[in-house]
Amino acid sequence: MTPARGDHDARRSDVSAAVWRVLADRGFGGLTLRAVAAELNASTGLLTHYFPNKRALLAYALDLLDRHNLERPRPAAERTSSADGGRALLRAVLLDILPLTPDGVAGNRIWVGSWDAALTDPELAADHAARYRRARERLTGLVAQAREQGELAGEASVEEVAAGAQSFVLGLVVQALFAPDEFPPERQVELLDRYLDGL
Amino acid sequence: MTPARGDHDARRSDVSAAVWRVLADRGFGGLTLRAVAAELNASTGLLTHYFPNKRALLAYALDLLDRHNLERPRPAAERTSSADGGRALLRAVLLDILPLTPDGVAGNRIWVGSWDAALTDPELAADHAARYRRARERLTGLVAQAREQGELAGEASVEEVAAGAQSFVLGLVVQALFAPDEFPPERQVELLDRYLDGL
DNA sequence: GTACCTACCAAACGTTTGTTATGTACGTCC
DNA sequence: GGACGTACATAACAAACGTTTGGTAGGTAC
Repeated sequence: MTPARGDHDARRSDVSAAVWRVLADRGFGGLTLRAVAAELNASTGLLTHYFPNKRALLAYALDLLDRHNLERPRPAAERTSSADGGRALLRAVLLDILPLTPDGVAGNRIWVGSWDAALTDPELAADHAARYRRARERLTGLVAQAREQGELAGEASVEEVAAGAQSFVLGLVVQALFAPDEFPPERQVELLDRYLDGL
Repeated sequence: MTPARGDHDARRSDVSAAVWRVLADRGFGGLTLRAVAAELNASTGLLTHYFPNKRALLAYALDLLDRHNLERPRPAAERTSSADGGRALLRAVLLDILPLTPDGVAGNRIWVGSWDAALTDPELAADHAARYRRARERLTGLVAQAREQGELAGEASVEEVAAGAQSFVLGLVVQALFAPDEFPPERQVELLDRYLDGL
């Protein structure tokens, strides 16, 4: 649990995991150093040892969350074999964004919550804009692949299709977070599939 | 500018307009009573005269913003004459949600910013959920009308189409706020039209 | 004129917050 | 063993915040 002494990065990761838990539970308005320290059964002195200030602590935690999202095992995508085409990959990646699992809910809660701070802080805003641009580029590649394989029709450019798909899932995230009973996982999946059918 | 003495409601509206300006400029993390009072060239005593506490001040301002959105002149919808069908009305209402004008940007900035607080506060969350449910119901009615008039095809239920459309525009709002240069108004409109063509 | 109400102002209060300063304990190296 | 660095804890500090308190001014009714 507690990293070996001297394992600086592991300690920073532990702090970030505590930040995520506080964010998912209390939102950005509830993110205080004391709350994060309490989550670790530690004092704020621990936090200030590893991060120069609150802003750096938050930026690192968001960056790490993003990297974890990008690098972690992909339940949806893993069920997509390499024999499947671009459309199935596209579907899997979009499914992976949705809050279909408790972890998915928590992660999305943090990202949606981050938008208020990000829309005010130019650095955070730039990070977010870059993050979503990269996501659109990934989707664009998958759309292009599906197009080549004859799995997606349409006249719109692959960039427009990707931007539209990202819009759809981001908005569905928001709706599902606010109305989980009305947007259970099965309905989210069905809405996405209907959307893909319209492409 | 300053309402007649005794015009209690007008004064509360003035306060709310100041709250909106602070929210649009500084986000929810920057919403302090001192900031709102400064926006009015007044003291916080004025605010506490009209609202029992900060929470009531915010709730009222969000409610009033919603009501203003619902009641204000509709540039997009007004260009839709009654001879137009449900599809045109649906399009107009969806266009009206998008941040296509400076006011639209400001309003959406406030709503997107409100999500962090709302996802933590059960009362705010319930307000938001009800608000978005009502919006889906309105969209559902328009989809049904367009269906009857043969303007929209498809096999999905009108509720699913409405939920999908709301997802699309909410997500497009987020993307446009974070990347206004990549999502200028014309592109937003085009993306929406492409989306409607896929229904 | 007096009493009461409304509309604010200014200051104080109590609490919370991020940050800084100081200290102890432990491990490593010479 | 001493010096140094790392890893925290604790306490204090300064600032900010929402709320409360006490006050003045103006308007209205009797």
